[in-house]
Amino acid sequence: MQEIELTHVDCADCPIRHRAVCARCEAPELDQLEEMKYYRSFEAGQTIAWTGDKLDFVATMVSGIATLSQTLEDGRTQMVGLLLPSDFMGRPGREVASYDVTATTEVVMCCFRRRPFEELMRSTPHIAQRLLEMTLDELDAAREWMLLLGRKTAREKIASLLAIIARRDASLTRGVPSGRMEFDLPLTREAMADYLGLTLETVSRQVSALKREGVIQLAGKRHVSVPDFDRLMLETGDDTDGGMPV
Amino acid sequence: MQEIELTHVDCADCPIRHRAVCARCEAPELDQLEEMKYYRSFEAGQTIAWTGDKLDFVATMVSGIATLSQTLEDGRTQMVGLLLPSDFMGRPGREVASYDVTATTEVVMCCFRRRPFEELMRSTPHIAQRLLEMTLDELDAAREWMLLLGRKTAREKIASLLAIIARRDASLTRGVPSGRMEFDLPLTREAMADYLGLTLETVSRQVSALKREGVIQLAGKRHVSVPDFDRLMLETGDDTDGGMPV
DNA sequence: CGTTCGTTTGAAGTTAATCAAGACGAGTGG
DNA sequence: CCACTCGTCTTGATTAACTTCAAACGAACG
Repeated sequence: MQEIELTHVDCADCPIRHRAVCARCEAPELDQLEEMKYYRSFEAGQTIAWTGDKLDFVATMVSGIATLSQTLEDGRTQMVGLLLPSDFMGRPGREVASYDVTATTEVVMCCFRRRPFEELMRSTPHIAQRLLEMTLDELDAAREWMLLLGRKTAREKIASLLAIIARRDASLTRGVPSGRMEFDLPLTREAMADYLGLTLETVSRQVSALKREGVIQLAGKRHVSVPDFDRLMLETGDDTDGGMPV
Repeated sequence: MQEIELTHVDCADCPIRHRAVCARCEAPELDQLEEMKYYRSFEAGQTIAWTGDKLDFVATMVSGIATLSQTLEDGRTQMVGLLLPSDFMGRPGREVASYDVTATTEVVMCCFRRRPFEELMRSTPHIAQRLLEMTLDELDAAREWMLLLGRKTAREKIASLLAIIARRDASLTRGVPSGRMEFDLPLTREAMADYLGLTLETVSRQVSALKREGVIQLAGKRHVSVPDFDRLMLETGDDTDGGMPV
């Protein structure tokens, strides 16, 4: 696993500090974290961990996108999680990776040595409380995703994925999602298929169909613009009354 | 909502005390919990909460089975969680139900008034730590389920569900799952379909197929016996090397 | 200029959904 | 005891959705 060694960044200057697992930590706790942390980076396409690997660290995503996925005996794979900046990877109390973790883009992670981190979690409640919040949010996202996998049509799945990416993009820059929106797809067609429980051909066909009907426009294969976000939302099959569980 | 009023049970005598959210609580914390708790029971088929309902309590399942489910505009529904004895319902910090919660069998819950419970969580780390563990386990289960929903065939889905129920049943009574096993299905065909992202007709057909081929035997519609658990496992599509993530 | 990777598109094949009867079992009431 | 009903489940025929297999396109790269 070739990696680039990174210079140390002060927690105080960290871009995702207020959203990560360390969000509620004060100066003395941050000092402890500083001591057990180190940065690692991974190239696009590189595997960060295989299921069953022993991991001697847990980590926070600093930049880039990574995926969690599971595979059946015969190679069918399903993505089960998406790691975005500020997301947490690894499980305190478990030494072994439960999923394949893969860098989709170039990724930088802030890693904490497992033992000291677990010790810190026991001694300071802030971290466990924050991690609980983040885990509950992930569980909600996983359940939304289960509805998509179990009950949505291919077209609805694609529309839902586009809406999710558009919404996340908007929350980082502009404000409320509405009207015209533009963004880049951070995933290949195959990765989209693994996310949605489809084949890559079906993904391609449905994207083409949405384009043909004017729900979206494409510039190149990856840049999407949505002329009318509400129109896209209609295609997702979700409740219209905007009842996202926060 | 008609309910039966229940007599108070001491935490010390509680059958699921060592597995629930209060598992790590000591005497003084249990005393605080005693003060904010009350029991409620629900009949089979009764709705415990609708999505969007304001809930002034969180709760631990004492006995029975309940389901969490989500519904699309046009009525397609997907089960997203199963509440078994000792499982926790509700989210600290959220006033509103995110899912429809339905009693499948008769259900008894140990409810905690929301405000005092949240206060207790802030003041004592044991509860948050235990809830974090339980939530991480649920997240693992949800991701296993996503693999099932996204990538398994109807036959594999049915086999997987039967294996899950058989395994849970064994863990409550006997030891390691193997050889001959028997259990009752706690779900109707329709509930199984909502769990697996199938129609009830497909569920019925695949159950019949597994019976026809001798993988399972049926006594009545609900009582299943599995002559050879390993044979059933082969039908699930999962890795054979028994790598369940704990 | 040829190769590779990601993608699109077409034709054929398969799975599971849908539509439609009917069977079974457990009450209920005459 | 029997006829009736209701909910649940099974089975069959047909259809729709998605996958599979196959070919080819185009941009990026050496």
